[in-house]
Amino acid sequence: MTSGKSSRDTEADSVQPLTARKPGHPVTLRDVAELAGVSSATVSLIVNKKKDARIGVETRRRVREAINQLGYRPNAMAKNLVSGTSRFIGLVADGVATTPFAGQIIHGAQDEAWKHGFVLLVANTEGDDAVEEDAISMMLEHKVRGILYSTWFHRAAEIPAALNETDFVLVNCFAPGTDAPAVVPNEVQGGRSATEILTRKGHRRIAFINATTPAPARDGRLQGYQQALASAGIPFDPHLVFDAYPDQEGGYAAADKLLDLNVTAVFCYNDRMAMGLYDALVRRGISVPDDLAVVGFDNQEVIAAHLRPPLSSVGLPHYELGAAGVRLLLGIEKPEGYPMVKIECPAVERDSVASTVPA
Amino acid sequence: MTSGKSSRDTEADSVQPLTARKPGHPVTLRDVAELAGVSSATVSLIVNKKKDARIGVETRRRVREAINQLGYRPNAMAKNLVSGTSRFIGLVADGVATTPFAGQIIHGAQDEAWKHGFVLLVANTEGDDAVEEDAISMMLEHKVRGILYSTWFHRAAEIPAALNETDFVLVNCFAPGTDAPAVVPNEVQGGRSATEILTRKGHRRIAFINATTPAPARDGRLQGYQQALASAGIPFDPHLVFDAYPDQEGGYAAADKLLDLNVTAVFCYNDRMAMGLYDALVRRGISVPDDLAVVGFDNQEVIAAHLRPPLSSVGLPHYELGAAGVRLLLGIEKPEGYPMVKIECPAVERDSVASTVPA
DNA sequence: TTGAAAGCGCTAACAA
DNA sequence: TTGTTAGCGCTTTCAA
Repeated sequence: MTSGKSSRDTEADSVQPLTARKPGHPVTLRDVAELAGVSSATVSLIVNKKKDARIGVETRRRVREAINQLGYRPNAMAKNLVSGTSRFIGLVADGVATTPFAGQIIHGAQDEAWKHGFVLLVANTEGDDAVEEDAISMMLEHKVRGILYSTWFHRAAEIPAALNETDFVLVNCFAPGTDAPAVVPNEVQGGRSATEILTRKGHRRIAFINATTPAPARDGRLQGYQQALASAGIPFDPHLVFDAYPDQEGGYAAADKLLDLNVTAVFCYNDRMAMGLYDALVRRGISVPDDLAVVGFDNQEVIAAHLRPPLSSVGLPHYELGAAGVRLLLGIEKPEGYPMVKIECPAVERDSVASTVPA
Repeated sequence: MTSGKSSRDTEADSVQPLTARKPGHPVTLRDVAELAGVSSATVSLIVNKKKDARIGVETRRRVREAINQLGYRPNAMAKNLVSGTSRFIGLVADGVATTPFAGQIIHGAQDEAWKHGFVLLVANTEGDDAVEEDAISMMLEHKVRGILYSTWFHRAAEIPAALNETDFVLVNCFAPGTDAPAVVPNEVQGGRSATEILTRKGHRRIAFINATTPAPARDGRLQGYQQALASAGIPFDPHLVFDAYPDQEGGYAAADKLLDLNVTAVFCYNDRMAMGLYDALVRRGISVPDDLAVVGFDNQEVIAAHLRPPLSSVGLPHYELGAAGVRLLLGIEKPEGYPMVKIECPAVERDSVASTVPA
């Protein structure tokens, strides 16, 4: 009735404030032990809820009380020192510079780590090798459980030497010619899913505006596009594929070339391109999806969900990338494809594709 | 020469690889000392580059060599345990859910912390109070130097009790009725700057589409709008201000109401609204900026920089918020307004405002 | 059921 | 110029 781990006063009128431990000396296990009149070992057992240790109910009560009165907090450093390991996972990122959504990698990693009792130590290298080395050193010195090495766009990467001193997983990147575990988006499936949104509705002349910039995404999505056509029995026509710079301006500028192709649908390399294309179409009085169906990529919420009409797209699974990275690192799962794990890019259908094919 | 606790052979032909310390026992200060034939204290002095300590040049050389051979890394836990403090700064965020750019708070905090030799411990609470409490506990147990408590949009917040056990700074939020240090965007100045982009070009009939959602941003930007009008000698006309839901749909729907107002310019509560408005204008054959000048807010790169024409906007200083939060926490600066520090929202002019006023 | 004591890897007096 | 020693706060045998 009296105690419990409750976070309120335990008895009497004025007890120690549980908060405000800021000033003075930090409360240690020994302080608690003294107050409770037991040894510090006993307190340790109680704090850590050791199942086997049989502690007298009265002792336990007194210790609990002392803990509350003193506002005791275990010192994680001391614990870690003893155990030789920490509950840290390091995440080094090469910069969140351009793309807003890559922060979701951090988010996913953090959530998953937390779920398993780990905390994220984050470092942003902004692509600077020296910073990167320092960051990894620092993590190593903190005896992290392992390191997630992530990039803001899907690409090949070199593994910094120091990474080999601990467990690590590459996230959103991969190291060709090595067997380093890596988690990357499944670009091929993504390209296929995007195209299938269109083939499923009966489209047969489907253009693909690819990026001018070389990247796994560029190759993968094209491959996926071809796969989708193939399985729909549509012959691949290279004339329907052309490149543009992967942003709004690129999409806008691509409109003329696209319209010459006489297609009923188009798959754009990304949402930004699609956004530019929309704009060009509106100015020409061409209606989406009635005159032309459009599918994007990235599923960038702020764009795709709010264009008029809302844009069908395929998402990059950044959150999942981070989360899966942590699971790989902790050895919780060894998914198909290990050490090269591909995460599905989910398709999201919106009104930019009608249920019927334009005439 | 023969033994050593090292986990590899010590002599023989093959020298120690400097990397790959993964397996076996970690190398300690003592291992280095033994190999170098000195005491661990000496090694400590050398590792920490103590200026005063005079170490023999030959000793120093031997120790250096031993360090390299063994691939020694100091154990941060042990260091921290001795010193009683860590080089951690905690950052608890209430979720990066909707807004992509709020991740910049983490980014800014991380960079600034790093600059001063600190590392960020991040936790995402997703608005869950229990998680929040756990997160703060965990940080306290790691003896963080202090905690940054941040929200993904500018708002009033309640201070979790446990925060009082350490130094803390509120970031992007504030606690009314307390003197808790807080760093927030200067919404009033932001609204003023946005409006001034227009008044400077000679616009005198300027509409303001505010948000329907109550928030410091809503009140502050309106106030800034009024200030800008006042200093341009333009009487405030309440008819020129109305509300809309702060997204693309809201902006799109606001077009008709706006056009009835017979204004030459409009300041939108945010870029998403402006994006929707653009769309509505294009469909009516109204040209930006020739028929109507438009200014947004948030300076959301992916939108503002790539609309057609590119949108003038005012940025939310998320990165700076995080960085300034760290500086406040570490006591590096005590800016004007402390404990309530307002960070400037920078105006970015683009082509959505012409150099001359529409007829 | 509880206590005593050793030690995790490092730093900081104080000696030598 | 360098070594010895005593902890930092905690966990963990091993005794009692």
